[in-house]
Amino acid sequence: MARRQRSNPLALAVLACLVERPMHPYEISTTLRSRGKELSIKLNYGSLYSVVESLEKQGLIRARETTREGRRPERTVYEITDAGTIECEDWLAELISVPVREFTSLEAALSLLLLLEPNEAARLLDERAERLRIDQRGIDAAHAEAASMQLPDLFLIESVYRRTMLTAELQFVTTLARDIRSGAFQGTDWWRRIHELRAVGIGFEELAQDPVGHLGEEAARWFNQPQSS
Amino acid sequence: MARRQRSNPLALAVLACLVERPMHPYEISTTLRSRGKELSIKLNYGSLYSVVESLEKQGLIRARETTREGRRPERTVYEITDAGTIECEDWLAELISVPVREFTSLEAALSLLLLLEPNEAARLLDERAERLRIDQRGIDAAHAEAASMQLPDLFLIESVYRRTMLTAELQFVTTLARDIRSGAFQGTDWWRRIHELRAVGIGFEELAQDPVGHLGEEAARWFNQPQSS
DNA sequence: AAACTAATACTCTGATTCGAGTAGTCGAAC
DNA sequence: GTTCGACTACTCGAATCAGAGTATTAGTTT
Repeated sequence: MARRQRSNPLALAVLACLVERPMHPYEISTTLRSRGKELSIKLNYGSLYSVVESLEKQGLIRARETTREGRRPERTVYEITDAGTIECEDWLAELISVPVREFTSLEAALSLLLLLEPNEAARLLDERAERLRIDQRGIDAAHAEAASMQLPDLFLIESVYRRTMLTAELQFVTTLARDIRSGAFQGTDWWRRIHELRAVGIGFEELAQDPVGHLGEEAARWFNQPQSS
Repeated sequence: MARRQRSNPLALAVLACLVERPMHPYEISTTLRSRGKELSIKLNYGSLYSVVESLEKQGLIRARETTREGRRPERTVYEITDAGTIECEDWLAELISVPVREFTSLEAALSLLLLLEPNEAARLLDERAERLRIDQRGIDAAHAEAASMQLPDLFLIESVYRRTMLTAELQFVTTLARDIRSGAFQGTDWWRRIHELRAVGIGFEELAQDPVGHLGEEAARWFNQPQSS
């Protein structure tokens, strides 16, 4: 059998549902939704049906029966196979135990930060911070409600995780904005200088070709310097 | 013109390169690589060429010339348009200022943690922690090297961000593992009980149908309880 | 009782993404 | 002198994804 490629976590969620009992795809989607899983696992119909099809092809689930009520569309009920049960636990264990490198959009943006003028960058970071605080409050409100219902921690764990990461990002973003403005961020001087020159019509190209002339001795070392993770 | 959908950050990186000077796609890829951007922005050839094509269709870049040396494949050199320059700054500003919800695989896994036996879960979390520590040390080594070359902070900022998030995740993961084992994690008792019952052949299905009988009064409230973000 | 709304249960199509594959060039080593 | 691997510069197809669209029915309003 072709090796699973374990890309879309939605497939894992499907297996997890079918471990409980056989269901048809639409029922899987409503189940996931009612349990709030769609907040942690991206769920959309297009993917759901193709993921189910692919799981069946791999022998991890099998169609059990096809029913239809009246003239509604057919519903195919799927059940998990033994291979599927194993795959489910195995996959989950892997997701927990080995971190995968995820490319976030903020990281991408930060790596191109040079393109923005420093004060502008600081302003945008403040904006982000404000939005992050709003998200944080949203989670806190949800947690307060959950606490009042005495839900066990296990049901909130993914949300606690999100809250942790949100807080760390907020901390990073506010510190960065502050340091850019205060100059504590090392090299802000020539970053600012680059944008002053650009405002007078000197482009990146010229800067890269003659960093010494425009930015001074040190700058030469930085251009096209290979960077590290 | 059709509204940009700003999905793949690689397109932004392409624009950012072309702001500097006209290049052909392969040159863009080597430039990004030599500057270490491919550590923050996923880069693969297939995507690069389709992204370039799409940017051209949208009028954000234009083909300047097509050259060929000997019998090598053609190289098409692209340059950025005015619309492209604007889009580049605008997009970057958006990425910085508005956080987007990203679905991480750990979050997905945590939302299904119930499926693993608690001690097993704790063990897997420890494994992850160890791997995260290794990643952390890798970043630290890279930073030490960068410091010895006196690279300005701006060139390391995305890596500092990664390090921040890594640390937060590590903190979360170790705490969680500890709390599961100590029982500080509220509800570990019935989580453990569920798996004891399963080991004796009582499946999730039966539990969900008669939570009171198997797990006691309180458990009834939790099943199929809608959850919050 | 007709119309409207919400929910059920998919289906389809176009776009995107991935990564392996290809085909030529160059320099160095054997 | 040729073989080898590394680099250059893409191309292609298969898989995946997204999300709008469709068709039916149950319930609710007017």
